[in-house]
Amino acid sequence: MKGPGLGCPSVERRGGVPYNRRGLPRGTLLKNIACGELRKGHVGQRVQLAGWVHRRRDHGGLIFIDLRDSRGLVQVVFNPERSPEAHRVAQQLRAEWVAWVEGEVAERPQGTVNPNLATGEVEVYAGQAGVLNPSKTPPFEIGEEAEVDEALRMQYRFLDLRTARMQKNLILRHRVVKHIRDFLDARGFVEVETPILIKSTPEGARDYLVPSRVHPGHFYALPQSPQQLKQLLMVAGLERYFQIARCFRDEDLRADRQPEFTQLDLEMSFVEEEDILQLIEALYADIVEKVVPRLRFRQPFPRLPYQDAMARYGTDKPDLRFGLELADVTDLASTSEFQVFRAATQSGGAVKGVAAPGCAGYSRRQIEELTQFVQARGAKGLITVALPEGRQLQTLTVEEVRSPLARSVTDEQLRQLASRMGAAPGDLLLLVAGPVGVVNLALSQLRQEMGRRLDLADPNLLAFAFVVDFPLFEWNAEEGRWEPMHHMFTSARPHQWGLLEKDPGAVIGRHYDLVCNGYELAGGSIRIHEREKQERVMRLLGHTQEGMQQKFGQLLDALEYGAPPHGGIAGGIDRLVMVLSESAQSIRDVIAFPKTQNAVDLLFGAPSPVTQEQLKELHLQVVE
RNA sequence: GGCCCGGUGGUGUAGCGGCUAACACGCGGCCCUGUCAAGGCCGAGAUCGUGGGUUCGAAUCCCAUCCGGGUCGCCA
Repeated sequence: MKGPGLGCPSVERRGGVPYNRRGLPRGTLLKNIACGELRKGHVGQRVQLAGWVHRRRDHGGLIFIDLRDSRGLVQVVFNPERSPEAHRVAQQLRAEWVAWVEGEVAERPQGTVNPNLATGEVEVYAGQAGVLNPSKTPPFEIGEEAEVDEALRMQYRFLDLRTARMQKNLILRHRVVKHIRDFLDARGFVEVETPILIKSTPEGARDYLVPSRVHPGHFYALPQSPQQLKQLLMVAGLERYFQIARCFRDEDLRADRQPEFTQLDLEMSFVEEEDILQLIEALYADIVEKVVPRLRFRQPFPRLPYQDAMARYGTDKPDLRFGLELADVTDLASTSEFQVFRAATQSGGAVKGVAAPGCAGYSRRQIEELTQFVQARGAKGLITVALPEGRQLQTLTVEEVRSPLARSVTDEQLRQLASRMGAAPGDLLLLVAGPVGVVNLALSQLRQEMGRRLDLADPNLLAFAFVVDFPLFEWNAEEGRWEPMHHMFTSARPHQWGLLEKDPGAVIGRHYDLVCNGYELAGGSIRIHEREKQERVMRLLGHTQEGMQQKFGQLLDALEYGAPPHGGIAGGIDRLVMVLSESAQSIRDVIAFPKTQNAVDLLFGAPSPVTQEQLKELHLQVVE
């Protein structure tokens, strides 16, 4: 990312167009070095700078201007005695005006060096200067400090993106993507573009639809991912494909979900799980080492079976930077007198908990906060047990703990509970009882919350892990049918095909996820490459022969023409860059022009109504 | 669709039944030759998201609604 000439003047040509405006001699380049690149080595050189006025400090006589460009900023000194004309220009300059300066790079006088600036050892004595374009007073300061309302930032995204924070994020994103391309190119992968206008397949997420002008009543869909296309490329014999692909899903937004997002889409032929996992581990490790060396991670990436992840963390994308593992105490709870426990266990639910280290002193108010936290996630309540400090747990009695359980359990049950939860004296046990799904959801997020409160997650650590051995199907109780856990193209383990119709819930899929710090960064699988097996899966999911041919004929037919065994993975670029960024709070911070939670683009005002003519041409009518 | 948080000069906040609506930054003017979030003095700028209601009186209480954010559902 170093410019063409760090250490010597770099020349930025403006397409060779002679620029002649407000005093600049015709044929002269507008700038011949970046503001942010000036160093001691440039002292004595005459330079031409152009950029934005970051700040102006007017001493009446001397005027200091911090001139900023994409590489950083440098202090320019305007001295009314040395160059009265330039000084007169500087008097007009205001924040965010665009200006050019011609002057000499000088070492700063003793005692005026600014160690906080990369260019802080030098300054530029302005000889000539001019205004390239004035600016209205911006709606918020580019110099940051205060956090600006995000809606305002979005409305003026072109100003928001001027901040060093956002430019860093965009540059980081560029570095990551460039690195991915180089890495995969070096390993024989071919980047292939796939269409944005494809066929709607109402599986998984809701499609964005595009009406056809030529075919009344017919619609294209924007791809939720290039899944089928990349499988067809495998049938086509590409063997190693990737794409930095834009994907679209018309579902509700989150901090880590936008309606359009970017995936590293990748597929290989003649591979098994291990080939993909090793490639991905090498790729992600390489990205972090080369692009963000400040961050640490452990290798090899641990493999975590899905069942273990759910049992120990209550989620399939745990933050592994800290422990605080969940303990299942359903069996202990079922023997207690405590009504909440009895009710939960007798109705087939679970009781699980986490021991919060050193939190026995939590106030009533703090416990109430945590209770509301789990209630907001569907739990009925939170049962706490405060274990006294400096007391052997093996001889603990119920009189010594602060807990709603105290009256309903025996000393022995209490000791077993503490021991099972790996608790230490001074810990606060946090327990949730109820249906397994609710318990896991509430506790996985409570665990994350406690990690945050206790500052357990090292911000400089990336805890990568592969989650493996996912069930192939999930039972949808509401709809009364099986659904694919990932998608219907995922293959079952070779020896489990016999189970498919007999016991679908027991079939383990050849699916894997890459998780990191509580985010799912990538997910993929070994695919089904035989028509017969693909049809069996589709049938199980409730598709008729005609239905599957109509929706998936293109893939099914292709599988009959020598489809090689293949598999791949898709990784979220937005999430990856967010995790790698020092400042990003959401993926909106690593997307140049993101949308709001209502899927609105506040800068352009999209979506918007269109004219009657446009609608008519598309054979559309708006009904309320 | 549900729940939670927020909306007060340009920006960020304070005010939570009675105020000429406060402070900082920014903005404008004047002074100022070594600052770097420059400094000093002066000044302009808000009918408190919108609409109803309660009250003698509403930024403040109630209801509705819009917008932004978080989250559950949804979505991998």
